[in-house]
Formats: sequence, structure tokens, C-alpha cells
Amino acid sequence: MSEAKNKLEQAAADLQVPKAVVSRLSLYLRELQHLVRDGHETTSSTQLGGLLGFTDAQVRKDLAYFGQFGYPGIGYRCSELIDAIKRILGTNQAWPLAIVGLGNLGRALMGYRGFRHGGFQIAAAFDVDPAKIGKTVEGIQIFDLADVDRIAKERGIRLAIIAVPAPEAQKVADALVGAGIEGVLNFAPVTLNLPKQVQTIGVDLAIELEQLAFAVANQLPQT
Amino acid sequence: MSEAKNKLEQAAADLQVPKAVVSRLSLYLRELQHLVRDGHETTSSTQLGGLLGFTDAQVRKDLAYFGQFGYPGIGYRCSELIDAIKRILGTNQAWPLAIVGLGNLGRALMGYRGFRHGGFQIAAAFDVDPAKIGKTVEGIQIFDLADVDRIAKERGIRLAIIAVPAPEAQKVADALVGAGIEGVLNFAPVTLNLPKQVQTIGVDLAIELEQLAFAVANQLPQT
DNA sequence: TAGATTGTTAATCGATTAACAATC
DNA sequence: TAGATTGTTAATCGATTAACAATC
Repeated sequence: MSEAKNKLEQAAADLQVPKAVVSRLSLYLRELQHLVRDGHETTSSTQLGGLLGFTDAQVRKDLAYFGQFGYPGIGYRCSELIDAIKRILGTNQAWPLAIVGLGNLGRALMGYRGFRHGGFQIAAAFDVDPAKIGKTVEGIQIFDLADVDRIAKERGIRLAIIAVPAPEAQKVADALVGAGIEGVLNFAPVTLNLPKQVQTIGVDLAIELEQLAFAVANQLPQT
Repeated sequence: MSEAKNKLEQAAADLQVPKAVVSRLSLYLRELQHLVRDGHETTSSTQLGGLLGFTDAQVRKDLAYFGQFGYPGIGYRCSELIDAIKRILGTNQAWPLAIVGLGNLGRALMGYRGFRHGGFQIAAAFDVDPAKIGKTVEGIQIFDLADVDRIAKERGIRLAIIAVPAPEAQKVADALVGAGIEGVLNFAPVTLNLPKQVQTIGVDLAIELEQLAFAVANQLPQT
């Protein structure tokens, strides 16, 4: 375990870990949670890969970046591997979130229950619309974006979700960076220009549909 | 142009096109639309790549999978390249969509304006909750999922969005496949098991946050 | 013409898969 | 023990980058 921890830290430090590996880790975690729910004590790289369409070798290789989690001849104990992956991803800790933009999408995200798995919880909501500021959505008070600096600090918020219209996204992002936010999940369909130490992930619903349309129109073999 | 078309069809048929290339194509399209809006007539692989953090070589290589779209010494004419990419992605046509699940997220997606770019339009909404069936959201009537077969055929719907709770997603997907749907954008946090000729893209908001948390916790160099 | 920029080939780099000794 | 399965090394495969002749 201290072995694994060392290797984890080393891997992160050296940054030998491909991004694709990390995204598969999240998928493994999701499947493992389903396996546990269905009463499985253990699983194997073949089973876990099979559920996701990956090879057994890939599952083992991915995990090997972070340490040794399995038992030769046996496989992996699901709950152990779940804990290990959570430690790797950092989702064994709590991650209070800020959300900016309380339009349709923003309000839907506030009610989204899937976040709670993994320590994510919306700790504050922000908007610039005076008609919304001060109101409460899903039990969370909406603040003026101008107060993000103070509130993010008070509440230990490091991650933020941007759900504002495209033309406003960049200046919202700038405000968040000013408030010390370290990671942004951006739902606005624009490329944000941020200091390189701030992490960004963009989710563009139109782009997902374009990918789907291309796959359908060209009858791509399934990934 | 018939040159380009031939190469396009050939590329799709031979399937030499990596999936990562297609997803960058969508990003190029988005940036090109911004360039046009900002009054640019032409652009270059260096400029387009720079906006997205890609090398100029990558932009040219990606486009080369589908034909020749540029002018040596000049670059690319933005509006021409926009049209070409839309043809490649298939978003020059209309894509009527079905959406299943009118919870918070489903309703938010119905109001999402970003879809309209690229021929996407919600043509029918479905739920299984009798309290919702027959109501109207954003001007679209909600049908019983049991009627999806007939309505999808009537309206030429080939793509569907799943926005139901995780435990229902698989049986909803099965119903959609039965109705002849060819592509599914799945917002439920489960891996769907579908016939291989049906395309699926999954968007899991918790997973996106996990990726962000990992990146922040490990101070990853920006992608 | 000189400067800019493409499309494409070759070189490099990285990621996936196969194979297998070690282990339970 | 025999069968199963890991972790890891080597081989394969694929994707990105660099370089450059061709073109405007």
C-alpha cells in the first residue's frame, strides 16, 4: 500500500500516465461499482475489460501505471480496487464545486444526483442576473459572481462548472481564475484561454452530436 | 470537389480515419465559425491550430484524410472549409432528434440552443411517466415511449438522446434500437449494451469531474 | 521575385497488444 | 497439482511531428 502510494506519486510526478489511461480508470470505477452492487466480490481483467470492450491486457497495463492491485490466479477484489482507483483519481476526498450560470442547463446540473458519488457537491452557485441573485435553487443560494473570490476561499472551492452562454464564458472563466479556481468544466461551446496551470475540460453537446452523426452517416465500426 | 467527395467516401469506406481526427474536425469547425464571425476571410493551419493548441502539421494532416481544401501560399478560405467539414461530418443535412427522459437534464437539453447549428433539432420527446405524457415542453409534445417506433419512422428520426436515470437506460436503449434508431447519445452513467451497428456516445458528467479532479490533484501539464 | 503556406512523405514518438514467467 | 490470472517485457501498431518540394 505504501508501495502503491509511492508509485502513484512517482507516476503523477513523472507524468508518464497517458490521459486516455485516466479516462479508462473512471470507466473501470463505474463498472466496479456495478459489479459490487450485483454481489461480485472479485473480478478479473478479462471480465472488467469485457464489460467495456477493452482487452484484458489493457486493463492490467492501465492499472500497472499506479501500482499492483491484483492477485495472480485470483483477480482483483472489487472493493479494494474501487478504493485504489478513488485514491488515484483523488475522489476519495470531498470536492466542493462552484457552478456559474443558472440557466436551464445550470439548474439541471444543480439537481444532478450523479455528482455525489465521488465527493463532488455543489457548494455555491453564481450568476450575474440580478433577478437570480439571492434566490435559492435546489437548496443552494445564488450569489453575485462578483463575490466569487471571497466565497470560493471561504468554502475551499477549487473546481467550477461554467454553464453560461458562449459569449460570456471567457470573462466568467477569467473571474474564476482570479478567485483561485484550479479546474474548470466548461459547457459553453468555446475554447477558453486560460493560464496553463488551470485545468480545463470542455463538454460541447453539439460536438458530441456531430461525432454521432458522422459515425452513423459513415457506419463506423463500434469503438 | 468531386475529387474531395471521392476521397471522402473512400476514407469513410476504408475507415482509415482515426476517431481523434473526427473529434478535432468538430473543433476546427467551431473555431472557423468564430473566425468568420470575427470577419476573417481566410485562415492557415498555423492559426487554426494555434487557437486550439494543436500543431499546424496536425491540422493539415487531419484535413488531408478527406481531400485537399487549402491553397498553398494562401491558406484556407474559412467559409469553404466550413462547408467542407460540414459535408464530412454529415451536418449539412438535417438530423431530427428524439429525446427520452424529461427530468431536469432532459428538459434543459430541449431548451438548448446550441444544437441548432448543424442541423440538429429535437423532433420528438418521450417519457414513461403518465404525468408527463401529453404535456408540452419548449413547444414539443411529450409522447409515450411505447409509441417511439411509429413516431421515429414518421419523422425520420435516426438519432436519440437518452436522459433517463441509470437503471432505466438499458431498456430505453433497447426500445430505441427496436424503433430503428441508429445512434444514441447517452447521458446515463452506464455502459449500454447495444448491437454493434448502433453507434453510441456516452457523456457522464461525474466522469468528467473525476478527470478534472485528477488533473488538478496531480497538477498535470495542460492538454 | 520573395514570402507564405499547402499537401505529403519519412521519422519519431507513444499507446496497445501479445506473450509469458511468476504466483496463488 | 492443475488452472487461472496477474504484472511486466517485448513486439506491434497507430498517431503525431518534422521536413520539404510544390504552389500561389
